Amino acid sequence: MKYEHKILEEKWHKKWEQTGVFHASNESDKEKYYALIEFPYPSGQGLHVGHPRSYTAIDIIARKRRMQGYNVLYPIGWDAFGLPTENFAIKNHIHPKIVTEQNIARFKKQLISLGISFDWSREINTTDPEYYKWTQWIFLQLFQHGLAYKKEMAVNWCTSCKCVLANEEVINGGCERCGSEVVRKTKSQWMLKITAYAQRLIDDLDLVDFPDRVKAQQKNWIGRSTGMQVKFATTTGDIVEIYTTRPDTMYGATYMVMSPEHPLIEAWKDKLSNMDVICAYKEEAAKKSDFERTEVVKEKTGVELKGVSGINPLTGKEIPIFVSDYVLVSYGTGAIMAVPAHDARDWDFAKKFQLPIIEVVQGGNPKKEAYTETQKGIMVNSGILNGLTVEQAKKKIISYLEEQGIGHTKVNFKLRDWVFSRQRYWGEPIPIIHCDKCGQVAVPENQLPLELPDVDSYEPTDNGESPLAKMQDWVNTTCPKCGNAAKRETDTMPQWAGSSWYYLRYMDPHNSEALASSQAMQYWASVNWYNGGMEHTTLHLLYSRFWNKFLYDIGIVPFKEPYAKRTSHGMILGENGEKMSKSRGNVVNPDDIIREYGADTMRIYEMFIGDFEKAAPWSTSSIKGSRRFLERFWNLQSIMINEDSLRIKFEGSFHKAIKKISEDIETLKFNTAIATLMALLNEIYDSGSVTKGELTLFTILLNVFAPHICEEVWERSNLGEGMVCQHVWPTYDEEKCVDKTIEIVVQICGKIRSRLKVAADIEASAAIAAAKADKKIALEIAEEQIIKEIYVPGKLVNIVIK
RNA sequence: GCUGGUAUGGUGGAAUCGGCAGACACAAGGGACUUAAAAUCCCUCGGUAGCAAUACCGUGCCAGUUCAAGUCUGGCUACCAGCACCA
Repeated sequence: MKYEHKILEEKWHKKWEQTGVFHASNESDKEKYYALIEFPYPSGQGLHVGHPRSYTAIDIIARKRRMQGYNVLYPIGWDAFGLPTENFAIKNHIHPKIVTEQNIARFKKQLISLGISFDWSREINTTDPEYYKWTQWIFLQLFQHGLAYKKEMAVNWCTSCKCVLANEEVINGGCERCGSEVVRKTKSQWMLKITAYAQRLIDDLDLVDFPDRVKAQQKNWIGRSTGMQVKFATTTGDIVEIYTTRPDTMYGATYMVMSPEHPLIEAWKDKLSNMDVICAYKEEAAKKSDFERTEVVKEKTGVELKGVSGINPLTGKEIPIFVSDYVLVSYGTGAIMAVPAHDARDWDFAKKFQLPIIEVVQGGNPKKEAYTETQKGIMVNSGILNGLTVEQAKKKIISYLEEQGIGHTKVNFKLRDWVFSRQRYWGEPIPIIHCDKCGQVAVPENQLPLELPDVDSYEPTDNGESPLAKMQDWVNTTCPKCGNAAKRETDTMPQWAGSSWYYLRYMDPHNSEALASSQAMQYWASVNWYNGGMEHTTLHLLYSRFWNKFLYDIGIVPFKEPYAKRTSHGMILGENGEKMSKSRGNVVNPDDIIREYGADTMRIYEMFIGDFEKAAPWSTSSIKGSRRFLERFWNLQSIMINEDSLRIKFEGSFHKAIKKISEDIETLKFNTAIATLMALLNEIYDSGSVTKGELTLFTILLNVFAPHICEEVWERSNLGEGMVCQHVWPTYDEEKCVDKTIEIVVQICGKIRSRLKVAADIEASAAIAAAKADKKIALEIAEEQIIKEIYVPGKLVNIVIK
């Protein structure tokens, strides 16, 4: 009776599919549970060993919940639009649709081979017109509510993908996907007004159970800051509004800086004596990429505006105005007051241009560096603020400036609107028609889905237009409003569109009347547990929270937040501790592992590898330990004795194991849950036999981790009705988890000197007496003066001597 | 620079509230079985000293609190991730 993983795993995949045990029902009396993993992008490389880490973890949760009596929805689908597929299609002259189909077929086979308990009857695909019909429908809702708009603006342009990128997709000045250089380009782009939701995206983090690091990262990205907008007069009689978070330091403002794009500079062109130099500087700045402009290490540059000065509203003094690219036009008012004594950037600039540095908060040495501490330090050289703390000064100056009518408090966010168009083929067409008379007109709902036309060439164009622009038959249409000739929008949506609402479609995937019925959304709302990668924190996770909130506002979705609980798995690294990649040659193919060791071993290994939330290097030798464990479990069948009960000597161990495993699964400590099972198995092995009752209980516990082998053992040894996965999750008896006699440690001054076996419920005085009676202890304390005696119940006695 | 995190044997990692550091594995070494190998089973496995019982040292570094610190406090160092001229 050999453990033949290949045969038995395939057998159970078929059985699960035939019986439909993992299908969720929209009509059930049971309590619902919605478990979700990030649906994969079906890339040409096939499944990565990182995928099963997340899928298996949530599979364990889903399987446990079913056994606990819940109606569980654990769905799967394909996030299939995107550039790699399109690039592959171009290179190999195959339609992206075909490439997608092939990739999905491979992924599906791989996922099935892992034995994840997905409900395959709800499989979705973002590139299916029946799916993207609703992606387009949501876009039209955004458009009709003024949250989708087209704007001429400077965008991030990937030189290799020949396509614009959202701010979230630019990593260190490079493309998130291909790493190529990203440059600035002015283009007319569709934008989504995510900034309208900035505050709520922060506030509603209080409603959800996300890891702190995820919440912190989202808050960071949204970047809320409270400051003041203050009007500075100029010698030309104009007003320059500046934004500052440190109004308390205003007496120390010795100059001002405007960003090169600030409109007042153009307006002043006749008054500026050095306009030629300024124009040259502006041109220079415009040429730079965002990355170059925001590089911190570089030296500050700038030009003084000769002929115009600002006036510090507190001191009344004239101060010079500079133009410099260290001030960004897109944040605040595009102009600042500079307080070199208390701002590192202003300090650098002031040093270079030899501008006065006036200390207004005591405590630092402004001659050497900017002093930015706000907790200690008293105001000086600051008129009405002298002698106050920074905190007090802030309050006082805010009310003063407000009274004077020259300033008001203002909240600013770093978050920018979401650049939503892409100049590529393989994405959802944006359902808008441009009419000379009517402007931008929505494609009527009854014409959705607006399907991607078949094109001969999907090559991105060098002029920055979508390949769709070449399809004259498709582009030329009539205006739905006036009937005149009009042109279709040729840009497509970014990959993030389809994934921004997919969790809703799973609730009711075959609905042709709505994205999902309101009953279905009511029943399944919201996702109970969502696991995914940290890399999506400021992309997919933020975007889908935004769409959900919008759909909630217009009455489509009945809940404010899509995901009640989010967890994040660590990456699986290559054997050398580096990120797995083809170029590093350290990629492990899950197919190879499954072929050699079986899916159950793969699952056990990936759950045992270490802390679920941390990165872990792959180890080919360690995986053998997981296989050995399953072999030993398999071999229990040959030493089984036909007796239904648990033997007394194992009662405690089993009850403790149920408790530990039940708790560990909930807190993502799969590694220690498996360690508990290993220890329990070792204990049983040492006794030389296992009762049927013990094997039954062990199989139920192991089943969520290694389902195939457990079903097989369950069936062969005739352990119970139906399949293990349909069995009830066991409960434990708290009383049986407690040992009757325990070993306690006896310490002298905190150093271990002896061990004692005592009754678990021993009184403190009796424990101490027993400790003192111990031969070794008695000898050591005989001559000594005892200062203190401590008994920690169930743990130790500590005798402190002089 | 800011935010979040991490640091424990040869390796991956355990260790509720401060209470036996190293669970569970991997690797390594030794042994049994075997003609042999693989597989399996048994033993050893943080360091130093010792025949041994045992003693001392040991959780990145330096202090502190405590009967007792991997765990708490203060101060560092290194690394990982995210953000970064956001005023």
